[in-house]
Amino acid sequence: MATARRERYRKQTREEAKAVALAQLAESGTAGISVNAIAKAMGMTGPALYRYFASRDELLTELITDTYRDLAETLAQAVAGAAPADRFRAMARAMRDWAKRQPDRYLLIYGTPVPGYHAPPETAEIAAGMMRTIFDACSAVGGADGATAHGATASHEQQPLTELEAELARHLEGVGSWVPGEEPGGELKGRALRTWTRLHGVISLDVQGQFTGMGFDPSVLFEAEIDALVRGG
Amino acid sequence: MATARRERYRKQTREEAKAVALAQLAESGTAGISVNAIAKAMGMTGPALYRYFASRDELLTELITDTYRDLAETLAQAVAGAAPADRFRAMARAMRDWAKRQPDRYLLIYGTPVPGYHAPPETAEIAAGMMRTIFDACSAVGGADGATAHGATASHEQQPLTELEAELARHLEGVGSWVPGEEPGGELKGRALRTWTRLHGVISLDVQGQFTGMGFDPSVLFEAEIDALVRGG
DNA sequence: TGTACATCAGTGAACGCGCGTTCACTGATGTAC
DNA sequence: TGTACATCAGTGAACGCGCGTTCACTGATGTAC
Repeated sequence: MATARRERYRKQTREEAKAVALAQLAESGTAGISVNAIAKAMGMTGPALYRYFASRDELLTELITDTYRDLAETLAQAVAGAAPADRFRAMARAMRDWAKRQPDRYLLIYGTPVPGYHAPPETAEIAAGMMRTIFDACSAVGGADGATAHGATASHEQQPLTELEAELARHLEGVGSWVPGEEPGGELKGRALRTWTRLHGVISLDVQGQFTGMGFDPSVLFEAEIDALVRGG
Repeated sequence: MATARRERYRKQTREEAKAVALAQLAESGTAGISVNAIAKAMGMTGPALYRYFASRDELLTELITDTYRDLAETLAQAVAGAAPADRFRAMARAMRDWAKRQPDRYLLIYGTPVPGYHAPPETAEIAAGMMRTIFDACSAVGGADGATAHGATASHEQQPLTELEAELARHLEGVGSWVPGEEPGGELKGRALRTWTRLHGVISLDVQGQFTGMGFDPSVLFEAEIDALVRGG
């Protein structure tokens, strides 16, 4: 069927439009993403784009869900491709590398929320999938996943929870589940939460350029934070 | 001199304009801050505002520097008003409280940067002042500032640096100074950096609403992070 | 392989809108004598 | 206290601009017989 070719062109055009939109995002922020400007950059007129996207909002939504999916898959692959003992580090580094490669996309999903924009329910599912990956990475720490064969990782033994970490764990025990399927315990939830917020802390400030002029290498800080998470859990 | 009254009205009008601008920021983001709309909300026409601000950009700049100064002062007061042993906690809590009270202002200075906007040099000075405050808070941890009289803080002893924390400290030793006056050592710089990124990690995700639907109380996480910072340094 | 019809992509004109900013002008408020 | 002048606040019209979106229309590409 020749209709397949038309379909393919359609998909290509949509992808090109989104690529141009990302370039605009990088240059002028979310507010700078303009249907007319995208069309012009693609060599067509504004209204033509309405054959591909129902509205500017739909385009934006797709940009966001695409980005979410991309990051989630990147993390999942990093975890899947590493030996259990290395999973946590692999996940953390994959997150930072991804963010540094495309800072604007990172800020699109983890930066200041677009005013008045409400994420589609699909986003929640992807976010849950990513949480699952973080859980996997956290529970692999210390070779708990059967990687104790390493032996040399003795110096990476996890320390017992502090009083306040235990309190957080108890608190998290009571809240609902963050992922489909079997529910992780409060201790694991706490570790995942700390992981998320600490990695985000370094990554977001870095990506926003807040470290500019301070003269240090953010990756040294990042590695220290990974190490602290591995030890402290 | 009656001219003082005119001056006072002038200042009042400027402040009112900035207040309205902040309301717009909260509602529609940075891009939603509009000279004409501000004027209308104040009961005057657009061009009238040009008697008070040279341009939209100047207004925005003032919004940002005001916010920076406000936060910096809040932290400084929290530190100054607390006993040495409590300084760190006081500073951290003051930061979070301030951010939760005015989330949009927090994101104005620590969120996605306004595209194409370059902060005035003044901002760097204020940021340096805030760094100084963080240094003060960090160096007061463990009662090193002469507060060992407490005694009961024995359980809060700081642990020795881990290998990677020490590496970070060495790395930071070599970079330039972040504050005017006497230069803090690499260890203190490292502690300040970890403090900044970890607090920001929790605060920013919270303020952006990323914890919505997870059903836990962010302040429990925040307290645990404070505790971890106090212990680990 | 050729013809008749349906589907789709893209154009160009037009809509109402709000934006930042300028300009000449009117009144009110201040200052100097 | 009164008058002449300067300073300032605010108005209203106008500028060019780009935005998202609709609509009727033209050609090209596909499908069915």
